[in-house]
Amino acid sequence: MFALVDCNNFYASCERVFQPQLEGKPIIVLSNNDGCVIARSNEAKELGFNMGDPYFQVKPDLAAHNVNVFSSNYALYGDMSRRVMWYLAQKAPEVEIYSIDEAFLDLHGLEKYVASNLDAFARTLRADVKRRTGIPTCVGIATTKTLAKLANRLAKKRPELGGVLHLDSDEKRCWALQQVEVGDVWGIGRQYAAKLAAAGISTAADLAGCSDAWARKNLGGVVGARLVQELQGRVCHGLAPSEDGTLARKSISCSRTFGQPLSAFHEVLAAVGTFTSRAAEKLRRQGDAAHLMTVYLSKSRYGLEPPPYSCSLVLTLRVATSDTTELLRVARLAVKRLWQADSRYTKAGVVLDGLEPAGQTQLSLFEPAPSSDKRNRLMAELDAVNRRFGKNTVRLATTLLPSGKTPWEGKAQWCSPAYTTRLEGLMLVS
DNA sequence: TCTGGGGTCCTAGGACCC
DNA sequence: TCTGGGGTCCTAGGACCC
Repeated sequence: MFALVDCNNFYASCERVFQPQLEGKPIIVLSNNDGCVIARSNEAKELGFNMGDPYFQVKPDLAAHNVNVFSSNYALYGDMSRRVMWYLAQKAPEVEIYSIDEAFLDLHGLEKYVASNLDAFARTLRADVKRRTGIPTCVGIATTKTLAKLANRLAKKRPELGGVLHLDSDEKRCWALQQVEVGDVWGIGRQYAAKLAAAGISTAADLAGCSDAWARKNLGGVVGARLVQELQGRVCHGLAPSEDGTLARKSISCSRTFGQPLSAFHEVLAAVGTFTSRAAEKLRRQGDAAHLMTVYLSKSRYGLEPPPYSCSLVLTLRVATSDTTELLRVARLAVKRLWQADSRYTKAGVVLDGLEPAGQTQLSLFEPAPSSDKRNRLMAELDAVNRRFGKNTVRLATTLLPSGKTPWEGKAQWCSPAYTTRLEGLMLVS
């Protein structure tokens, strides 16, 4: 048995924990640059606001409906997520943190202790997470991850279920499949939904009735075949936990839409340098080194200019590295080669790929290692200082402008305090 | 004026090798 | 007219997720 625990409207719920007067009121959370809507409370959903709505377009409507607007506060959401996940890890033998607000629990073996009463287990879990963190959740339980997802969805949509749905019989499974539209099944996106509609398949139950061959042909090969099998109750996806519940990433990226279009080489270079530093930090935290680095520069796709909107360059590092200075050297080369004068760049990004554990790097026979032990110690010190005194306390010159400005950073006009991770953000009670 | 930032997996097709 | 076959590796691109 798998359980999927999913936080309800997670970002909005995080804001509510510290501003309980917002309970029952509409909330939306904006993307990095206050660019578009990325999260909504139920009340905001009912008012018709959608994911991805550009803020500048819906601003008047938001004001008209007294919607509470927040810039995204990842320091807060990340910390609240850690608290929820830590608690779940105490309650189940194995946990896979699937995203910032969802986790799969492996309940195999647990059945013995809680007998057939996984329902009660789930209800207690929900109540405890709420009491300890303030975050509301829903729980779906079933024999496969895909069915657990589906059960979770129904638990969320049907208040009469009390936030928990356990598909503990074939009748219940069939009933649940009939309640869910095919486009709402985990793994069915817009393209596939359209294809399925054209084939007369409208519910999850219809999809579960498809043949293996048909699914394989029309839904991306083996991926589609597995999806259908999971709906039928045949397990194709196990839990993918790691020691601390976090997954080791196979690629690491850092990208941002700029606060304003940039046309000066040194400004874009400083932005790419900043993103490179961030990505390298993440890479070292994971204990890996990278063989491949992709750098891309993008222009607005909403203006008058024709495509392509983005150009990218993949660079191979002869020796895998996690050394910021080495990666910055390569990033600078990439920006130089990609650069087109008179362009208005609106976004840039860095992707590190081809990861391998640091230290196991195969040194080529005739090349001296560019990252000496000394360099590695320097990076470790850098990370330690920044962990202790805050991000960017120490940084490399390539990531700075002489003016001290950071024009690539967007506005975050409506950001709540970092209540749980910064002293200044602590609430005062008087 | 203003439109997110991460990730995953799979397939097809070309280059290359024997 | 008539063009080997099988394997591996790599990359680009497409679909999906939150």
